[in-house]
Amino acid sequence: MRIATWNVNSMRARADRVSAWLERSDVDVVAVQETKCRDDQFPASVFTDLGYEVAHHGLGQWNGVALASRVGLEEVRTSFDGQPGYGEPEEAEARAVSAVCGGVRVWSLYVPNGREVDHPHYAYKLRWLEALRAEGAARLAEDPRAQIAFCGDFNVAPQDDDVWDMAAFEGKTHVTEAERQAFQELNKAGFADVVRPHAPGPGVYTFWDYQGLSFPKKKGMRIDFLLCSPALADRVTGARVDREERKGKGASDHAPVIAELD
DNA sequence: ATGTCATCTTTAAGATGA
Repeated sequence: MRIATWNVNSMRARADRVSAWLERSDVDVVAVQETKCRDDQFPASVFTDLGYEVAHHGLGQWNGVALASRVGLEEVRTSFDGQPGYGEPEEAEARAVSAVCGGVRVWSLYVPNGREVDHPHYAYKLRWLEALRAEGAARLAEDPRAQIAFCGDFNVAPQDDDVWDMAAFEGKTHVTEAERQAFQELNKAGFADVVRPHAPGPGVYTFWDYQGLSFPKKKGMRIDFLLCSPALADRVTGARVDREERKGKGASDHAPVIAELD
């Protein structure tokens, strides 16, 4: 089974590229983030025309997540237990969708960006990551051999090698101790980054800002992950970042990340 | 040296978020 995660930065603007990528990538399951549309605007045919079932959760112009599978898509959920909301009053956002695909509970997750460390969005981000850890821990407490994949844009660079220059991130989000701690707590709960062992850094990134020619200058960040429960991580035989997809006109600012399972 | 993109809206160029 081949499983991928990709922040497409607008499904409507990226429809043709997503379709072309699916055709050449031969993935069985893909978790998509930042679809940036409501359910009624979502171009489901991009997936269904190629034989995938697809679930989308979008509430407006921001966020939006989808999950496409050609190995089954059952028991769809559009949030996890205790998933925090945002704003005043607090409202749920479209940042999670999941289903059981080929016996694996796969999540497509778009972790809040955090904006600035003194912004309420940053505290929201930390709450969100902690709630995700609790969800994962609860499922593994029920069944330690559960096959669960937390796939998505985590908006955290867990190690210094995951950004092109730590000095450029002084005082910025994505690299703070609290964010890295929250990510590490997910790891400690049993959810391992299954890509890093097959694509070690430095210099392996999944995101390059559109601004300032970041991609040609190799100024990227590794912030997109496939975090797998122990029983699922055991099945991984290979993984890679498809940085080719970041090239050319009309690319998303994120590259797809792909893992191979037996 | 600088350098983006997508979406929405007062439907033009600006504001916003990333």
